[in-house]
Amino acid sequence: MAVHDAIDVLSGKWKITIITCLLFGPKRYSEIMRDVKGISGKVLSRELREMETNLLISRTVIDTQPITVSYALTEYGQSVQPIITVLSAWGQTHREQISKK
Amino acid sequence: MAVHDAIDVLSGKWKITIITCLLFGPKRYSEIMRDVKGISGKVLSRELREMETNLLISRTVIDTQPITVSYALTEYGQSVQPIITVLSAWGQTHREQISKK
DNA sequence: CTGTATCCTGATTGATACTG
DNA sequence: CAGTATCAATCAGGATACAG
Repeated sequence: MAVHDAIDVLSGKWKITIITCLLFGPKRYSEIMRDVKGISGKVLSRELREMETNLLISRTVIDTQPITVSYALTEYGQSVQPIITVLSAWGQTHREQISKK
Repeated sequence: MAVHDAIDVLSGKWKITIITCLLFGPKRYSEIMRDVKGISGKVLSRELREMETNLLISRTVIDTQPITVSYALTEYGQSVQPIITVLSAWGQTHREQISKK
């Protein structure tokens, strides 16, 4: 089922957050680290590599001293924005629903 | 962030599949067990209880001999259908994207 | 039929220290 | 700055047996 392709690619505790963070433009490793609160370096680099493999983001080494690396959403990566929007809207409803109890 | 409320409620390996399965109408425990291939009894009952707590499904005991239990999506539970649709559409695109490599 | 209890295993995560 | 290596801890999930 196609749903699971999406879930596999987007699941994990951080991918959606990382994508959301990159929606505002390219960021460097340390910037993402700062914005995505609570993630460890190891996990961040693994998530980034997976997302690069899945063509969601691009990785560009900028040859300064010391080097910096820029991560950006690909056009394809930007296509998950609707998903985030829908999830966000639904999550909002969920909060209301639960608070009725 | 609201996105995470949605993710928390819908995450886990099976919830989306269970919801999809219930989209076609109420089902009994053993029917869900049969339709959702690969799930264990323990995990199924835990997922169902969580979803009941989150008001996604309702649980009705039918007092036959032996007893049966009917699970149905609440109106609220049905509201996740758009999410499934979006995920499914995106998952389809994803498959195409990956196969280009 | 509809579950619960127990035990087990592999995957995920995180803290810390370290490298180029 | 941008990672990787290592180790320890946690946890989700599964098999099986059993109970109401």
